[in-house]
Amino acid sequence: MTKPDFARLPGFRDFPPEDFALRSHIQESWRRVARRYGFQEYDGPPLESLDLYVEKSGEEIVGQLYNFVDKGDRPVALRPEMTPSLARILGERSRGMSKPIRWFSMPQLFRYERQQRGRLREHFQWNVDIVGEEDVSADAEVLAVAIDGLRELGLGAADFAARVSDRRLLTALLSGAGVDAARIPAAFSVIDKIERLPDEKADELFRSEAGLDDEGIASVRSLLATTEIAALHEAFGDDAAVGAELERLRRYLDLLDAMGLGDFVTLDLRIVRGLAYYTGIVFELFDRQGELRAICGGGRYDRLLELVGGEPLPAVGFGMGDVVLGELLASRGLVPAFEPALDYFVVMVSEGERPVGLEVAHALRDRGHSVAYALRDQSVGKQMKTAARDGARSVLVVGPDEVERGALVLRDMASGEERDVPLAELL
RNA sequence: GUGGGCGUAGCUCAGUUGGUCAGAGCGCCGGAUUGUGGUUCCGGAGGUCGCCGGUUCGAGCCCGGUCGUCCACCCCA
Repeated sequence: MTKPDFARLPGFRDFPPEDFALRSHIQESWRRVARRYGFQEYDGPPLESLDLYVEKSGEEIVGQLYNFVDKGDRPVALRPEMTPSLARILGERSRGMSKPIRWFSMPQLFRYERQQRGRLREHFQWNVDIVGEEDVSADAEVLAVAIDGLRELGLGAADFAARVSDRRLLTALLSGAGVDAARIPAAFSVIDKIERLPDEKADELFRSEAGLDDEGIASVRSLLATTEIAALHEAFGDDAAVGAELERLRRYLDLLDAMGLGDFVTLDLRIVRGLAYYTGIVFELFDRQGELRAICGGGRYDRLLELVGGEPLPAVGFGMGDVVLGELLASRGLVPAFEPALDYFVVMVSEGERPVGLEVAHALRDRGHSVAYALRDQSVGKQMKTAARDGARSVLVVGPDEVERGALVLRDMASGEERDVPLAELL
């Protein structure tokens, strides 16, 4: 076994080529889709000031941060999410930028947690944000990017769906059900956990944390079970505040329908998202079979930029991690096979031909072809074996005979056919 | 942070009630084939059986601890 001293840190991954291939497949798909929607790529430092996370996400997150004090006595942390960095970066420069700002990034994020399936101490996360637009069309645009990111990888409406909700709507509904304004956050917290709690336990929390009576609990439970805007309208639309929020959410869903993405979206008021900074529409993407953790989560965070000291700007975005997504792709057979590939492998019959072989190899490389050859004197059979193993599409053989007649033998590895190619054509 | 299942070659695993138990397949390297591949055959390298300690005449096998890993809880980007 490996010496413990040199073992990989728990929760961190190595990416040998066969694993790097999947990471690259995912990231290239993300990048294509983001650009298709007109987003520009950015990045920030992996290490940030600890305060950036404490002040914005709350003290409780510190327990899960990879943080330490650096040699300059600064409390620092490896970034656990990208949004605070984005807010900081835009805080410094958004005033001079035209809005809305459409930015995306694929940072490696870190969190000090016990690892288990779908959850490591680092992962790559696709972050897509629109800053400076408060209209729901921005919310719809962002969710469309997330959905298309998964479609780009071969996943369809049978594989995953978005569950969407709106904190403003939920706030209005909860107020209508008798929850005090001060206890709304506590009620959100209970709702966030409701799928993992037994009914009695949840009811108890609704009473103790949110101050609901039996009637209020029944009312909240009924609205959480509702998945149609129309039904909510019928049941709670008399409340003017609720009505206005419903109208906005209806428009959001209509916009996604217009894009042809309606099959991917379901209303689910149980989605509130854990982070404190969300202010409006929130959503999560789940696999339909419910075997995995959420693939993606996001929503509107209209106050964050000013909280970090920037220009007050509305914003909406999401984060999608590569770990759970990789598992979903694997379970659906959507991980592309890893196959090495080379355009050419140059076989040198003896050391005497190495100079010519190198000249040809380099000329081909200059023209953009991938070319490899044996790095030491080996039998032709051995070199052919290596060429086949490395996925060479063609082999160029150069030996004394070829040098003599000024032409190399070009072998097509798939068909086995061989023909002469004049040396002059290769250089 | 809590509880539980696992931990034997690079990989997947076999190892009977503790006494040739350190093995197989695949992979890797070399050869058969000193100018031609993916097959086949032959050979080789590679493991202090995660680590430390204990019980025993003797432990891969039993016990304790520890580390790693997986699962559940907690928490959630």
